[in-house]
Amino acid sequence: MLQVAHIQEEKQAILESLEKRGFPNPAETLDRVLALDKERRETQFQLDSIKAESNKLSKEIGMLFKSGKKDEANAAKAKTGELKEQSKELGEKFSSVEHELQDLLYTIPNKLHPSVPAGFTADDNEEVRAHGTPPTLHEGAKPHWDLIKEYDIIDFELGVKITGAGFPVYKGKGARMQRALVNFFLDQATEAGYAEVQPPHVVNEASGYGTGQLPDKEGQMYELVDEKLFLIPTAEVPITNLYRDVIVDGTALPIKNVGFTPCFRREAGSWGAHVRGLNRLHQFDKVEIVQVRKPEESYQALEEMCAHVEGLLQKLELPYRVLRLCGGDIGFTSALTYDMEVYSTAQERWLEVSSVSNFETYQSNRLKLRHRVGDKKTELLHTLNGSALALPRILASILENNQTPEGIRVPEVLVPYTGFSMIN
RNA sequence: GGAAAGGUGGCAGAGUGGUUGAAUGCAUCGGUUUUGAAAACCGACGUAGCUUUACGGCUACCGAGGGUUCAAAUCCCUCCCUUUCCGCCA
Repeated sequence: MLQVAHIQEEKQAILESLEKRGFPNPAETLDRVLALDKERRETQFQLDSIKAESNKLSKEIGMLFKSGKKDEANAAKAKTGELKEQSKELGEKFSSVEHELQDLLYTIPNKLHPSVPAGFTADDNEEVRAHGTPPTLHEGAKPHWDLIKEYDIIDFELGVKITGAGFPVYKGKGARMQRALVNFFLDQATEAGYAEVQPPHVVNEASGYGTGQLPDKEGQMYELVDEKLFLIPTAEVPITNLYRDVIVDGTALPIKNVGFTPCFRREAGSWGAHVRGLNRLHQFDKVEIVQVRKPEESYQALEEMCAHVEGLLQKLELPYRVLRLCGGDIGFTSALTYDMEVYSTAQERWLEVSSVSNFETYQSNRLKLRHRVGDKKTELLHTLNGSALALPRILASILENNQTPEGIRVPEVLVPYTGFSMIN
C-alpha cells in the first residue's frame, strides 16, 4: 500500500494517478488519509505522554516498596487510577484511528508510473511494439478447442466429470507438451539468472495481504474454509512472500526467482465465447519470474523481464505485441504493467500470455521488505513479477498457428523436450 | 489424531513480578596492537512509531491476542507454531 509520507509529499501526483484509474472520490479519500494520520499522531503523542508518566510512577512505587515506605507507596498507588483510565481511553481511540487509516489505505491502489496511458478500457492500452507476422493458415483451419478433440490431447468433459468446468485433463502428447513447455521455461529462466524455487500452492491470509490479493479480492481465490488458507492464483503470492518481514542483506540483491506452479482462479462472473477452450481456466500452469530490486534499478529490471519474456515468444515462433496497460486496465497494485499478447490466427484475436509489472514499494510496504542504506537506515525495496509464461494460451496459440493438414508442428526449441515434432 | 516439552536479539543461551530492551557467549562492524594476518584488548551493535533544527527524549515490541497488577519476558486464559514419543500414512 501507499505510504502516508508519500501521500503527503506527492499528493497532487497521486491524485492525478487515481483520476487516471477512475478511482472514485480521490481528493476526499486522500484528505481523509491525511486527517486520520494527523489524528493518529496527535493521539499517540498524548497516549505516550500518559504512559511515560504512568511508567515513572510505577517505578517510584517499586522503589518505595523496596525501601519499606509502605504508606507513601500506597498513597502513590491511589494516583494511578486516573492515568490508567486516560490511558485506556486514549489507547482505544488510537487503535480505532489506526485501523480506520489502515483500512482506508488498503482501498487505495498504487500510484501509476507517468508513462501509463490514459483510458479506462482495454482499447486504450498502448501498443509499444510488435514482433512477427501471423501465419497464413490452410483452408479449414480450426480453433484449438476443435484441434484438441481431433488429436485427443486435452479433454474438457473428463475434467468436468472429476472436478467441474475449467479443469481440463491433458492427455498423451498434450500432457507431454505441457511438461515440455514448463521445462523449457524453467531452463530459460535459470539460464537468465533466476534461482528456481518450489513454493507451496496454498497460502495463508498474511501472504494474501502481503501481495495485495487481500483484502477485497477473496472472491478471485479458492479458499480452504476450515484452515483459512487460499489456493494460489499465481506463484507471485508465495514467491514474493518469501521475503515478507525481511531486511535483505545488500549482497543478496538483486533477488531473481523463478517458480513453476499451478494457478487457481475462481473467475467468478466470466462467461461467453471468449472464455472458450483454453482461453480461461480455473486451474492452469504458469512459470513465474519475480525480482526484488533496489528502487533505482527497478525500471531497468522491468525492461529486462520484458526482454526475457519476448525472447521466449520469439523462440516459440509466436507473433506477439507488447502493450502498456492504461490507467483503467492496469492492476490495483501495479505502477506499470506490460502485457504480452500472442496472435491466435484461428480465433483471429490476441491472447494475453504474460503480464510483467513493477509494483515499486506498494507490496514491499505491506511485506516490510527492506534493505539497509548506509549504516542504519532501512529502505523499502521494489518488487516485480511477470509470467514467463502462462501455459494454456501459449499452447492454444501453438496449436492454432502451427496447424497443417498433416498435423500440428511442434516449435523447434521444444522438440528436445517433447521428443516428437508433430502432433498428429 | 493422542501425550509431553518448548517458543527470548543475526545465532546460541540466562532471566527471583519492580531502574531488564533484556546477562553472557558467538557472529558482525570500528579502534588499539602487528611488517601483514591471527590472537588479545577497548568500543559499537534490534525493529518501529512519536517528538526534536540538532544532540537527544519518550512509547511499543521477549510466538499472537486478551486478562490480573501501581508494575508482566516473568502469573492466568485463548490461539498459532516448533521439537520429541505414539498412531496413521505418500
